[in-house]
Amino acid sequence: MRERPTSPMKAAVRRVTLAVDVVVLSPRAEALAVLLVRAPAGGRERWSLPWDAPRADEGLEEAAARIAAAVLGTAPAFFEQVGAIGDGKRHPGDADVSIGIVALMPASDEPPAADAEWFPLSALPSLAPRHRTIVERAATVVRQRVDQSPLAFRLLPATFTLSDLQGVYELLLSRRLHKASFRRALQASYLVEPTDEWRSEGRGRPAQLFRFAPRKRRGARRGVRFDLFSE
Amino acid sequence: MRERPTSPMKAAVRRVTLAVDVVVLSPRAEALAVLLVRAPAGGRERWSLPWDAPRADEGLEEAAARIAAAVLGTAPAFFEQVGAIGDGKRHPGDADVSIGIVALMPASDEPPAADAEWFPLSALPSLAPRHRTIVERAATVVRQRVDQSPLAFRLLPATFTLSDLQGVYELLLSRRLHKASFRRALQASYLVEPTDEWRSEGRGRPAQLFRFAPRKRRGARRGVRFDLFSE
DNA sequence: GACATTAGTGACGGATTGTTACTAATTCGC
DNA sequence: GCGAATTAGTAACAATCCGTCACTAATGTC
Repeated sequence: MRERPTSPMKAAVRRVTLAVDVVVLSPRAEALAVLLVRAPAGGRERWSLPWDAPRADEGLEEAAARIAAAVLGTAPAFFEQVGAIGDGKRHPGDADVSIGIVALMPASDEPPAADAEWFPLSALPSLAPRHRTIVERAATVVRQRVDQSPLAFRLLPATFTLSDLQGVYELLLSRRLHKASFRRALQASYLVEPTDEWRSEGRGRPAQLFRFAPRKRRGARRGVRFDLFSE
Repeated sequence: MRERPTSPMKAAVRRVTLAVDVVVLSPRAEALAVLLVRAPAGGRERWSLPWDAPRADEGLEEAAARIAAAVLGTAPAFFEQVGAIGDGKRHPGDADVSIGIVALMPASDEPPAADAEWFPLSALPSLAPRHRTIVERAATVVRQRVDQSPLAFRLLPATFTLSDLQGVYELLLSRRLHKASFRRALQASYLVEPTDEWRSEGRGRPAQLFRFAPRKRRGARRGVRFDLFSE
């Protein structure tokens, strides 16, 4: 019989340097874009994610909100952790451990701070390895959760057309969706309600504006779906 | 026009104490159970999650494997982060920030270390507030991902009956499933393959043993499902 | 050998969903 | 003014999916 360990919890504290690295995502010119800041001269890369160490009496999401607000002027409304990284990957501030946090916000015409810029996810500049990993994880997390929580609505303003909404889903899922199916599923979900406003977008028929207003669903629990596995 | 900030990244390092807190889950007597260790006398609680500070050249999952192995003798095969907590909640070692990591393992007859014990999730003893939060998050994460990744198979031995598998899903989802539907969906997913062994469990007809052997699926992508939102 | 118990499958009917094809309301070009 | 182009929105058909019921199969118990 194998030896069983005894008294295993001799836990010791160790002080490490910690960073909160923020991935702000927003639709920008028909693509999902991430907010980067110009890195100080002397570093190996010219751009980095906004980041900072959390302050003493501040939660991690709180720190992320502060960090994002420093670049954007206002904080995004939605934050979610995408994972902690503590392996050897290089971080711009040489933090031992990074907490990656993704923030979602609607497209905006407001420009970010002078030394910040939006980059499409598909055309990122060179980033520190840890930042590249965090961006990839953020994109993966958002894409995986998009049909388990109303993430997509965080990328839209308070009112939007159904075509806008479908466009965001197509961005997130990287594939085209069928209009009729999309709307039928949306209808059945009681997630949105129409406003009495319409938007004319130049050519074509004006579209009705909707708002996100989820009603309680009847608990029609479905069976197990084995076909949703990611890999 | 609002003032735009300039040069926002004046990031400063700060040293904090960090803990990796591990939630080992395993089916145990018809319920999902978590592994707890007896806390040293003098603390406010008598039990805690296994935890430690990560070592210098060790990734976070690696630390979790080491911590779990110290209690179990061998490390579970599957680990996944469930989130970092850095707010004021009390931690047994007073760590500033905790990384919560969930580990899954099959039911085992091997007893854990002398000062460790399995507790059903529904009957936990008093835990430090941060540990209680981490256990709740772990359970939530596992239950939410169960139909996006083959988590359930991590709670079973290498070969298992389809009734075993259905039982694990029922544990994770906290509801009964219909046998015929479950098997039809499983069949269509090409996730398991039959072995030529059968297991007789006392009464009733013997059951064929299967193993987890996912084949690549034809990419029949479905539309958006709005009815899977968690809350 | 009747019965209880667990495993496994076939098949019906209703619900869901992919698709096509249509109608509606606007701008643009002439 | 008026048709073409463009975008919004819907109806309806067909195929598939899925919940359910009903059955057969193989074992142990009495």
